[in-house]
Amino acid sequence: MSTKLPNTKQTLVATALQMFAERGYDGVSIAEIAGALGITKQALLHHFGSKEKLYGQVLQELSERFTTLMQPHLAGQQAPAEQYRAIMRDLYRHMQSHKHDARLILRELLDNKPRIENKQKWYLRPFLETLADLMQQFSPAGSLTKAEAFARTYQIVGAVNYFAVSDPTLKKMFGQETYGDVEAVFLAQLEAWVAENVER
Amino acid sequence: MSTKLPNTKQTLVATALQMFAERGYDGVSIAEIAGALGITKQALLHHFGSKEKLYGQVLQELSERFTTLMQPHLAGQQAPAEQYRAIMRDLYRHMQSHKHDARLILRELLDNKPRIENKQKWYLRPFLETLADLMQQFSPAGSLTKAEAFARTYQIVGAVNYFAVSDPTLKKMFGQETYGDVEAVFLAQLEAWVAENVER
DNA sequence: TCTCCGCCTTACCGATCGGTAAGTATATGA
DNA sequence: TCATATACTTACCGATCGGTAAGGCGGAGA
Repeated sequence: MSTKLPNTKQTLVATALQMFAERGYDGVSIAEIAGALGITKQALLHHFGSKEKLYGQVLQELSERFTTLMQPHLAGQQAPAEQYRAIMRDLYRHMQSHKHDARLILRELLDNKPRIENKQKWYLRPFLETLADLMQQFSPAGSLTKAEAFARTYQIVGAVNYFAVSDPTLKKMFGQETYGDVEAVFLAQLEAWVAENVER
Repeated sequence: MSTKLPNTKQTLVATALQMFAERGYDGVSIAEIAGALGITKQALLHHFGSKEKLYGQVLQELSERFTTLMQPHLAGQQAPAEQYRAIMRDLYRHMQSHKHDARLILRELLDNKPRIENKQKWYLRPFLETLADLMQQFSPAGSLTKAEAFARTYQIVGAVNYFAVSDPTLKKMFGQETYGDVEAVFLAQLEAWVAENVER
């Protein structure tokens, strides 16, 4: 039946993700999240056990989004360089249309002190390592250590996130014109960056 | 007299800055800040009136640090291109030795929604605009609009901050070696970026 | 028909939040 | 000598925090 809105677990997590991204873990109460979902705080706690666990699910969801984003390109028959380029293009588009994801990533970079100890569980690690492996494949044999490939990828992904998050500040502070210029400069730089590693 | 530690207003603000940078505005209570300073919450409130006003003082302090950082270079007799290069070098060194400043800047980028309306008061605006003006001066006449110069500067400064903030995550996640590689890649990119605008 | 289970409710809990009120100790200046 | 201002103190406040306890309720299976 479910004549009312489904409110699947997926919906709950997605809404929580947006709110955590917008105002941070400590800036949002579980009562507010529940309110936005039209349920009570206790109903939300019933599903997830605690605020920490809900946040864990949110990070899990975030991680899966990037795995999903990569998947079709990795499964395809393109050359590694083309796969890398296509994934970066998709990542840029994703971050532009899902700016909450970029915000949450930067927040985690700032707030992950308590979670950072579980080295294996860092939600972005598989994504970044897959990309770094790709880069190593298409770079001239032996010219890049894995760490160097990781470093370059890390920097590019960081720039994409940083730019996506800057949007409201730039727009409100300087108007659409300056934002357009920053976007142009950023896109040129992004292309140059990828090209620099891909074409040689 | 003052046999005990001075605890000047400057000290109070500097300590608050570090704590806000570390855990965010909502993540720190004024009682905790006061505790770290060895005074009571009410004594802290006595000096600043409210948590919001204390945070305002922190942003003010942050802004002044960058004005101070620029000042000697702007007052000197170097060519604009050299001034720009020197300020960026100083900025990098400052962010590496005051990572709390970088953290707070990125936090503000995420959390400034409530404060963003006061366009004139954005704490980083004077710093970025001065740098953008410098860049326009040394670029070939008419080749860069003010907005374009601002965009490039904004991106470089953002990368410096992003890198400074990444430090604990990279070190704990991948060890000193990968961090060293990221640092090398980042520094090369930073130099290339500045050179790209300065030498032509 | 009875029982159980997932889902949600109301009613609470102690702790902590930012902030106020009122009084005290000390130093300063008239 | 007295008034004033600064720098605190203790004692509170109502609101909200995350979380617990216990029970209602509808549907599915035995």
